[in-house]
Amino acid sequence: MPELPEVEVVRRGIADHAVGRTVTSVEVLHPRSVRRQPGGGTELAARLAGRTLVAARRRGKFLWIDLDDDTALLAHLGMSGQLLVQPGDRQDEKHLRVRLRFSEEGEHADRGAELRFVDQRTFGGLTAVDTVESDGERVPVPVAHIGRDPLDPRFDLEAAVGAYRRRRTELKRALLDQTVVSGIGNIYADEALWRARLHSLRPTARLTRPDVRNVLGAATEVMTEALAQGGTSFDALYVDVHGESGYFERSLAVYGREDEPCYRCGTAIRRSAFMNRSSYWCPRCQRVPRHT
DNA sequence: ATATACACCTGACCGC
DNA sequence: TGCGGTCAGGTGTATA
Repeated sequence: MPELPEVEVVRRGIADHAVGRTVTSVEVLHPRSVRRQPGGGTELAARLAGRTLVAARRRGKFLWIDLDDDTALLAHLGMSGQLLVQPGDRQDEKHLRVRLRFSEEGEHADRGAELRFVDQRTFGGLTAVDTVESDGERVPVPVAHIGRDPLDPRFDLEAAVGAYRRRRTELKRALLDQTVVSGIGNIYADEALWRARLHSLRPTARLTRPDVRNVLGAATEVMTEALAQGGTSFDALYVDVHGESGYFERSLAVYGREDEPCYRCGTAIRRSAFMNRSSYWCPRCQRVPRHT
């Protein structure tokens, strides 16, 4: 599942239904889902066996589970990944890629449940990794280059504003760059740009500080609202750990609304090609910059 | 250091 | 029915 709100929904599910459990076995059904693991599935299993899941954490779209030996199980959902907590006797999903089973000693509400990584397109994956101190916090090594996201209590808005204005790129490209501010993907970038009335092609270097504050504030706002509704789901691909969809799709103002009226001015929403995908925007509220 | 192009996958949908 | 093309919420790597 893609952007920050959807990943946070999953993180909470892991925290509620998997943390505290001890891994007894790891079954890898598709090697591509563990391609980032040196040593592959064998090494993943070796690093997880006997480990207890200590905490579920997230930065942007990266999700990880701290283990009791200062390492972590890192998950990225890519375009189509799901982490599900399922009863062990539930039939395997068509795109089940990795299964974790747990010890049944002690008392817990999810007795018999297993953690399943399901991923149709296999852009996502699981990796057992070491952690590193980064900016006063221990994070998985592959997450060290990812910027804090706007829902992080230690997110520094003014630093992000400065970093954006120092970039020589276009605004939407900057929003999608996970190294400065993380968590924003194609949907919430378009929604934030519409709320801030800024065009995706505006050169970041020529934006005012208030412009950048506005668009980052809008991104924070729209992702917070989406999270409160369980995230955005167009279909059964983006679900929580129990396979349930969120409801934010009905709140999207521009994404997926080509030719439909802008909720502010009634002008037909446009769709343009952008980085092998699409941008949705209101041609009246979001003026195209003259020079691009 | 920074910006772009492309690669990596499966499945749904559309026009022919 | 089938075929080819297009599109989908992302990131890593190679190249300029």
